Amino acid sequence: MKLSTRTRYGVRAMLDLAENAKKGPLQLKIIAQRQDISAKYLEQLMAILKSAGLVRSIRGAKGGYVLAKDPNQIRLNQVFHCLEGPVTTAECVENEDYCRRTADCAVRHVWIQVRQAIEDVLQSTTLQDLTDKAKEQGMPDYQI
Amino acid sequence: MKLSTRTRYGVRAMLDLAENAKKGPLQLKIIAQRQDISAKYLEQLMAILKSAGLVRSIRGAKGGYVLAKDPNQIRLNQVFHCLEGPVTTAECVENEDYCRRTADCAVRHVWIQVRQAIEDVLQSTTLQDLTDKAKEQGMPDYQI
DNA sequence: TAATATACTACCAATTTAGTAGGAATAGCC
DNA sequence: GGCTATTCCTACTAAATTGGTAGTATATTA
Repeated sequence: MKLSTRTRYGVRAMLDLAENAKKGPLQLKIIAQRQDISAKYLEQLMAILKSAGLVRSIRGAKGGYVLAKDPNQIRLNQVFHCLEGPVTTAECVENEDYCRRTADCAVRHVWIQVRQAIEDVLQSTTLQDLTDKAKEQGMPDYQI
Repeated sequence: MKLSTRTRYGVRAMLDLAENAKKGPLQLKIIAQRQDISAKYLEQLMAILKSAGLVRSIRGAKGGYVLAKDPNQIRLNQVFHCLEGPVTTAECVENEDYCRRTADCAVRHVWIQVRQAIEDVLQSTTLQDLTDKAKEQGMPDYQI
């Protein structure tokens, strides 16, 4: 059970944007450099984040990306879901009809618990929480 | 973020063994049939479970598999780990040296929380818990 | 119009997943 | 001993996923 780089890179990019939320559009190239992510790959991730309504883009010279909402309005589960997809511990968790046993399957119940535990953590954390924490620990902006 | 069939099949096989813990060796073919798993594939999974010390095998006619320990001594995290591998939400969670920021990285902290949440659920559930639950709900043995 | 950005489409190599295939070794039973 | 049932072992493979790269089109500013 592993997180994809999509999600990890995406969260870091979002956090970089959150740090710079008040400084106007931030260019992809800058984020890519600071976060050690291939610019071309990050481009794809930004497209996903954009279509999920989490960032807005400004094209052309002096363009870049900005968060679509306040950092305290963006929860990690949103970022996670659009990049990583749903937390599907098992097919039967998403789809009740997948198996005839779903109604009272003991194993399914565990997978549901696992999913819920993950969601709880992600849902309870906003980008703001993370930038606050970073500041508190005196990290320079680029070290997110 | 998805569970592999390895893990899902493996847990079901283990639970089937737990249900039949007192009836002597259970043959792979029977488990495969009852659980709708390719026998040849399950064979590989049982090899993993065996080398992890979770099941024992008896070769030859009338052979089969039995749990290596009491159902209440086998926790799901053990089964999970040997089949799914460690819960590596991010490389830096396992390996402190992976990134220069690990010491106080806010993102890393979230991934650690996620991992812990998963482990807590799995660690708190034994095979016995699951078979009890199944019985409580009056499921026939084969419907695990 | 030149420079700077994002947007879009297509492609690709490596890895992982979820199996299949075939036979060797072992044990019980007649 | 010989037959049968069963696990054990090794190798192969098709499909999907991952983590990119490449090239071009489009928009914006100066």
